Amino acid sequence: MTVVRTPTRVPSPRRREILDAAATLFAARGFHGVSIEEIGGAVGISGPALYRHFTGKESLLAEMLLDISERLRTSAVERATRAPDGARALDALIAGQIDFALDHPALITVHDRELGNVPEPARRQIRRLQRLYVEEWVTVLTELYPGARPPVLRAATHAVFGLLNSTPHSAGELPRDAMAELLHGMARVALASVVNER
Amino acid sequence: MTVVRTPTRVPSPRRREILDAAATLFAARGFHGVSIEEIGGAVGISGPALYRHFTGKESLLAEMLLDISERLRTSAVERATRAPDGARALDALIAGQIDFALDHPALITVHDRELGNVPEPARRQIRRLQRLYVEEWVTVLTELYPGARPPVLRAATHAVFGLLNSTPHSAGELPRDAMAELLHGMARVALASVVNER
DNA sequence: CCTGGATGTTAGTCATCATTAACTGATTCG
DNA sequence: CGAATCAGTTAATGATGACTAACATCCAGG
Repeated sequence: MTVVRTPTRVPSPRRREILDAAATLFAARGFHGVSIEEIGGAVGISGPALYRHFTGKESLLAEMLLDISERLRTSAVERATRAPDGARALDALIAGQIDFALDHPALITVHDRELGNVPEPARRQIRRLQRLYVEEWVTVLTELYPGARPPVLRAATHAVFGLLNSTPHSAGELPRDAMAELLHGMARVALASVVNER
Repeated sequence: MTVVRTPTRVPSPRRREILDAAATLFAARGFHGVSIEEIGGAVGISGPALYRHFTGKESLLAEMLLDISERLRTSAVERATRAPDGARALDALIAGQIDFALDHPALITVHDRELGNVPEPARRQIRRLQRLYVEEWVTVLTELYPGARPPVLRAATHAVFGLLNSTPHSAGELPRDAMAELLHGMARVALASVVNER
């Protein structure tokens, strides 16, 4: 009945504001732990006014995850194709993920926590984008390490995501640049090590 | 008024059963996304019967996280002290974390998702155990790489936890043993790389 | 001017849910 | 035997929360 439409391509500033506030709240207490009233309150309007911008709480979450997945993937494609060689492409992917994780910790947190709460039509689409993002990494890695088998590279990629996305857990241990460098080095050698795996 | 008591040292099989079922549910939809009724249903009893075993939903969660944190930490201490040298100690810590993550994906998921929903008296205690667990790693790493500064080692440890705990996200990509080996290798070289960090 | 859309507001409504109450059947053990 | 404790049950209760309705304001453009 309800036609599945790709999210409005005119992201009004209000929508963004709401999505940002909701992300912070969801990251702290989870989707079901946050009320519509609270989300509204976080942007100065109250409760049901949100329904002027989103058709419901779930669709708000869906749009949030969809947006994150799209940003990650398109940024990855751009960076990878711009790079002059495989090694540089990998570095660009790593740097992109690190920047995103450090700049938007709440989005990263929600992104890998709340997929289970997205209703079905949108969930499939988000998964598709996530898969494409992983495959972007696998493609670059395959060029760089032709010996490694794709399932191994996929598993290693997921592991590196876990490593890079860990920053919300170790907030403030190190200044941002030092943290970025540290993570970049760890990710690079961790990926290089899979070459030696059978 | 309610005296904070360390969790009953006689873990009745019923309690464990309930905690296990609840962990699976919490991992899938989050603490607030699961009802008492559902948790009861998952173990064949219905709803309010849970109050014969736990004083409330939150205390159930608290006990769950407390138990996980304790198991991780005591296992780490045991393994580290048993090891003949620093390198072996680190390998033992890595292997322990991998085994736990692969054997209990739901517990791992809940452990780093739901701390924000634990009420205050217990939350502090859980954090304390988590801190001790991290410090166990930092101690071993310091012995192994005397040059590195503790904040860097702490950040690197958190990153490696993210790497090792990523398995719930990449379920079934690889057979268990291959996955364990892959993660172990990645973690080892990632940690070794911090030596070169300023 | 005045009409209509965009954006809010407050006051319901209806479900769901955590928790409590009151009651029942076993099993233990004195 | 009998009393108590254990582990359940079903039926309230009281909050909370998502969503809807009805109503207000503020422009923009004809």
